[in-house]
Amino acid sequence: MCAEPLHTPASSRCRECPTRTVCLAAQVDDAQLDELPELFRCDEPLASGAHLYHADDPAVAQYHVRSGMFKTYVINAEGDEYVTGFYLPGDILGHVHKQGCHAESAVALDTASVCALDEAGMQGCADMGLITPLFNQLAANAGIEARQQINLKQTTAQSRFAGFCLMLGERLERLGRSAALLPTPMSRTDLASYLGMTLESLSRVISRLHAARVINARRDCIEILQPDTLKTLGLHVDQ
Amino acid sequence: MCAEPLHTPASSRCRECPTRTVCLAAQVDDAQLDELPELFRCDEPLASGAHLYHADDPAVAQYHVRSGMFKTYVINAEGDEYVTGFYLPGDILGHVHKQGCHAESAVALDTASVCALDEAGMQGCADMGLITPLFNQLAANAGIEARQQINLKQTTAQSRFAGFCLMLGERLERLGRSAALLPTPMSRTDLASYLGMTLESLSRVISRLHAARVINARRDCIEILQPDTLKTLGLHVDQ
DNA sequence: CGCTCTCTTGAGTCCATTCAACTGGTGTGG
DNA sequence: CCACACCAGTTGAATGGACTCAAGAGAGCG
Repeated sequence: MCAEPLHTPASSRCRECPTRTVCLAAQVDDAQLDELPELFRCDEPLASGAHLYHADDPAVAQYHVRSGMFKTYVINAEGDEYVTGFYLPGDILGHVHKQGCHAESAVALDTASVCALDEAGMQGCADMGLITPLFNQLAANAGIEARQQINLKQTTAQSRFAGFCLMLGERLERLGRSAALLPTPMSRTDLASYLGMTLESLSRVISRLHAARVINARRDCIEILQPDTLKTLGLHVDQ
Repeated sequence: MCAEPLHTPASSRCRECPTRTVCLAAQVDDAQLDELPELFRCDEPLASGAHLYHADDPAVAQYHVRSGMFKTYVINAEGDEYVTGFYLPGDILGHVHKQGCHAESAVALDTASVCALDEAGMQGCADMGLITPLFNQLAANAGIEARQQINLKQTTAQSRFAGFCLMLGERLERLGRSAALLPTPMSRTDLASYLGMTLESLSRVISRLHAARVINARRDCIEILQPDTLKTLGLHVDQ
């Protein structure tokens, strides 16, 4: 289970790309669909563990995830790592920067690929009248982060984990996948950092919910057995 | 103390606006400065407590704060209110939405005004070659939210509060104000919600730091007396 | 003066953290 | 093939901090 990847690394032709239903292409006229690849640089897939960019690198583009999963993280002066996001196909990476440099690092959690939109590409989008679709994509992206911010305010570790499962499920559903079968290519340490808890707390929560048959947890996959129970534990923020 | 407002509600002429150093105008050629007001709708100031928009309202524009302070919040199905952000001059509001509707509500915390950028205005920006400056503004905005997300992961209430003070101070400094004199027009309840703690916990933290002479707290103003002490308590995330 | 609202302070409970030990899987080298 | 180290993750016990419920203080206003 959980074997199928998050879309196959597709060709550079939008029409053949399984991610077209959730990325900018979904908001574009059919006639314009063939012009999109001219605006984006469709990079080769990255191997698991490969960095898309590092913090403090000059931000030359924003990256629209085409396949796979990424995580973003920052490391502060004390050396603590904070995982700030997990990104699925259709999500946008590299949209947070400061003084022209990336504020965080982005790394592939499995084989993953992006479409890069640089300054010229953005201007090209604007010239094609795609400025609103582009902002809509960013707005949807910001919505994910806003919900995560609220989820982090939940007091119990169990509630934050339940909220994570539900939100990831919704995002997967939008990709045409099951909301009950969550791929978790990130380590427990990463997930705990993302959820603002210790590795031990996360492990305890997962063990408890597994024992109660609410979820079925494996190393790189979490199966939701009782979504309704999870909903009573987790946060409700619409959409 | 803390009497001076966050910029005076300025005229619609960018040259005369005190916020021009931190908003889109800061990234624009001098020659283009006079054209900006044609792209933005410069609304009249809102009174304290007035809503700029409500959640689920159609999102017809993004709003660049010209003066004053706003808060954004969401209310979930259970009726719990979550304060998601405080916005100062130069910050952007309304950039988070879903299916064409605002995901949160925005309300003025004092007399406050915005410049509204609708779809036509965005296209106008694009036609003037201002698409990169516009994205840069959004990227800086996203940076504030990213840092807040990390701040929320700090385990102790005191650390989160210290991080809040330091970050707000930095933002004020960029506005040409003192980093040590924080206007807090929001209620303690709002601030506690923003920081992911209860009203009582916030009150205790403030009392403790006040008693230790680290800060001087009043109802609508917090004075930082020992910034170095605060830095040892709070989070360090560069920029 | 008394009302209301916001904020503060107090006491007890619960939960996440910390530190520590242990398990299980993977890979390496003898 | 086995022994071993190593890493990720799990489980246990004790501490401490935030939450809850409750009462009290202070300010603003009619």
